[in-house]
Amino acid sequence: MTGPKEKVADLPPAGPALQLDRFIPYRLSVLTNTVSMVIAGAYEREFGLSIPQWRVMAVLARYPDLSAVEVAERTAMDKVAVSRAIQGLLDEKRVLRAFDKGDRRRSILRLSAAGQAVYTRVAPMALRYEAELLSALSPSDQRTLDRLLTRLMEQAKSMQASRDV
Amino acid sequence: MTGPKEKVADLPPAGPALQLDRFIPYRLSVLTNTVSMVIAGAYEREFGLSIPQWRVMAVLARYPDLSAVEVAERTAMDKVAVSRAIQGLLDEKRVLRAFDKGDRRRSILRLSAAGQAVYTRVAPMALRYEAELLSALSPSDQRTLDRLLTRLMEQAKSMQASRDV
DNA sequence: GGAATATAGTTTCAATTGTAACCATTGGTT
DNA sequence: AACCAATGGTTACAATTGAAACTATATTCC
Repeated sequence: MTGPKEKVADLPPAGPALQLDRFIPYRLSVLTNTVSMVIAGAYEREFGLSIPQWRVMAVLARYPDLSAVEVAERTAMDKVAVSRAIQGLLDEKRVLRAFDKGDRRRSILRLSAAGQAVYTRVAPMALRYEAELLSALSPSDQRTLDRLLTRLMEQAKSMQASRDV
Repeated sequence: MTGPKEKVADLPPAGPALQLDRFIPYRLSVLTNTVSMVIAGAYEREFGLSIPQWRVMAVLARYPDLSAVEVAERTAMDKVAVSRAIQGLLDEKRVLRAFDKGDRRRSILRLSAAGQAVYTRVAPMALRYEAELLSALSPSDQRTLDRLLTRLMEQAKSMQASRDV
């Protein structure tokens, strides 16, 4: 009797159970990359805009006169990425920068007229891409997606936080 | 009468309607980055493994004796990324490489015993991270997520295809 | 008032990644 | 057989990104 029926150390043979194309983090990554490439290509082609630059413009359109760190908070970018994006936008005169009178380290950023003009053209394009992506889902599934993303983001943040204690 | 009721060119004033933190591509990107950082940090810390290397190992564990291009197809990586990942895995002797007799360009890749040993430890860890992430969702929501990701991925691919006609 | 400490933002340098060019080999065509 | 296009894979170079160091200003606290 070579195969005892009760539990002994019959370890599974080096481990299926993990199939990459069923693995959620992998699928998220591939989906995000695909979507980003499509959209980034369009921004770049049409407006010479990188994704970081687009993000900065999007928050400044809605919240003028933020400082760079405030932009960083609202875009989930680190301050170096924000600094570089802003540098590019300043070069192209799409953003105006002043400095706070009371605290001369703080910058005060807003879209220039040219920046506004660009933004009014990029934003609808962005929304069209989003709509096209979501058109694969029913309205009800779209609401569900929204909810799931919120929950997953919360959970991911908590996993991150528990890591770097 | 300054505001005619019928349609004239009353364009919306430079465009809210887009709020970055409600924009699905942005949210996908932030979620993916957060998840990837948590997991990549663990792989690196515990096994000195990059995400591309982990992906290559995952497919070789399941499908031994693939060539590099076949690995690339199954990991959604381009062939340069695969080449580099394999180079690293060869250096650490976690992967063995032979060459096809009939076609001497084709490599034949498989995990070494050491590679298998690493894999049997990484895979459960990966699954634990996935489970922890998904634990924020009910089982029913988990199934829904699976379905939504599949649909969205299909749609994203079709958007990509229609771009580079 | 003057150290020490913290914050805003930029610069620098190294590591990662993407694109294109590049061998080597194979398959097809004449 | 000799050429030419296609394929597998690597190399080289440029662009992007990340981490740490740095400058300048502001704040704290003795």
